[in-house]
Amino acid sequence: MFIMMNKEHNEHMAVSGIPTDMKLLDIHEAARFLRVSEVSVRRYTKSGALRCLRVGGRRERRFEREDLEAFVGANSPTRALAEASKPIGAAQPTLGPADVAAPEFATIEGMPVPWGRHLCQLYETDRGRVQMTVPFLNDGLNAGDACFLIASEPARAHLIEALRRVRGDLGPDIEAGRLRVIDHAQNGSAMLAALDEAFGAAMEEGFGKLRLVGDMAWFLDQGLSGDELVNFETRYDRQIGHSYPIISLCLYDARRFSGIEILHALKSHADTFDLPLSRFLLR
Amino acid sequence: MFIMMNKEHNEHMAVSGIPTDMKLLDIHEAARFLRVSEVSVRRYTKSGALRCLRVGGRRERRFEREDLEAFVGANSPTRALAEASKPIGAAQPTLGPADVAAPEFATIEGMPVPWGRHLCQLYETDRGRVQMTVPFLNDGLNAGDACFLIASEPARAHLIEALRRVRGDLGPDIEAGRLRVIDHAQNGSAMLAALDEAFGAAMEEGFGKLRLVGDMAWFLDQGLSGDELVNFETRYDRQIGHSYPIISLCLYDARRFSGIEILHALKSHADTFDLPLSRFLLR
DNA sequence: TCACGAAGATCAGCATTGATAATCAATGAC
DNA sequence: GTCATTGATTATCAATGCTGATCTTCGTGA
Repeated sequence: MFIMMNKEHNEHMAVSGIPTDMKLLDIHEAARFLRVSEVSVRRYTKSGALRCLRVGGRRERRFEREDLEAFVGANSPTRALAEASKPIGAAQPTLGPADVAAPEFATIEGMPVPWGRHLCQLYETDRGRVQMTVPFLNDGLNAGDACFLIASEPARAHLIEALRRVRGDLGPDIEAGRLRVIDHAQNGSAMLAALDEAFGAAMEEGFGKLRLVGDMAWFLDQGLSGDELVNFETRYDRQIGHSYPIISLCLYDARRFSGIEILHALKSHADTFDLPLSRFLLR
Repeated sequence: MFIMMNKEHNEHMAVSGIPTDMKLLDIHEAARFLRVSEVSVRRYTKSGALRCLRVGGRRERRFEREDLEAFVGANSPTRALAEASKPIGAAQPTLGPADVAAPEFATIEGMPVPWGRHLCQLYETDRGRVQMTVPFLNDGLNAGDACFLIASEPARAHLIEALRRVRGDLGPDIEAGRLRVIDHAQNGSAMLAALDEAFGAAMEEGFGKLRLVGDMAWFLDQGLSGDELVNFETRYDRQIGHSYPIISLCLYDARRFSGIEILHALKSHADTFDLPLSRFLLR
């Protein structure tokens, strides 16, 4: 009683001009916002469906309003990028992110990987670039998944050639829409939109599972900055990577990225840490 | 005086040299920002987990927004290897006396970490350098462990100053041999020998537990190559890091190392992957 | 209709947190 | 200069949130 009064008191008091825009909600307030139990809120964050921050030695959950609103709207994947009017007042009866309902696994080098994961892989030689990705794509093509590939030039030819070598002629796969090479866009936003579009189209064509391999050096080849790359990955992680039945594998050539960029790459692919990370650090 | 010193790296400087965006929050505002009580804010600062400035003869706490934002961590599983550290074999029957003493843990940001681990931590701002290490060393000094520090110059003074700020005068710790600043050697082999010597000496003096914090930029400052660094870390991992009751925390400033070097740093600290890695990727 | 997954409720152990009190010294208003 | 207020420090104690577990209910789809 006293506590609540304490918390809701003076929220809008712009004391001394300090921007109070960063309003964090605790788990109780978040649960009330979503009209679910606190237990469910914990489940959402644990599964990665709902983003949350942590504070203190007890690692209590803190939520930003923006994330809660995004979670409510996460029901319509194809419109994941539309950030127009979102009715936040009346909660929709069935809220449930797509990845919560994906009970199947793909296999990457023997590791079971659930769908809806956004992973990164670091490598430092050309061989490392294809070592994990080619089997991953080959498995997907065999399983009838829609497989997407993004890469700029030396890497693109290298990946395609390596895939062709284990699979033979790729013509049938391409014609059937199982293998799609996506041209990299001019900037991150355009690429996000293109991916959202491509994934939505594949789903409508009846593909139940998607796979993406992206060699992120295309970003550098477009002359884009590291900041823009972080921005792209963060938005992909929040808006797309967990909203489709897709496994996204982002490749980082450690020879081409700086230490800071590698650090940012790791931080924006937290899903990878649920798996044995050492398997994703290739030669 | 604290204030001026701390703002030397701020980009947004007005002509006067005083940063324009320097909005200090008092403890009440900081507590409201984090959605915790003022008592907790005081606890955070006392442990060194949250940086604060002091003003006036009453040493009132003042906070920078950036410090508060850095304190709010990302979501990540909190389970640490309480279970994973157990021997893989079946249930142990009766244990010998040596085994009874074994099951002890240190605590790093709430994570239980067994002794004998060789961990790495990546950071990209000066703030990140001290965020995890200062509480780690402070805990060790409080517990009576022997704490070793290796760093070359800008980092060394920064770490010592940050530790002094939460702990007060370090003279007693140094005189009692609890805190030892080790001069970096000319090359990796000499450093390995020096560390082996220093650890053995501390053990003979009766210290039961050791802690090491090393900012690996000293390697670069010695003009040594990345290959030599890998070699050093690999040998440390094999020969020393697991042979003493020590927790070794190696810091990598992502601003100073290349992508390949960061990749190698990760690969040579596989112990880190047993813990929630995202907690070791700091800002 | 049955099976399945999600949601909700509950239990336990545990460490942190929040509230409160007492003391002390600096601050700010008069 | 006085004097009430504020914040620091230390301490105690109850409440809260986290983790993991089990169990039941509910709605949907096979």
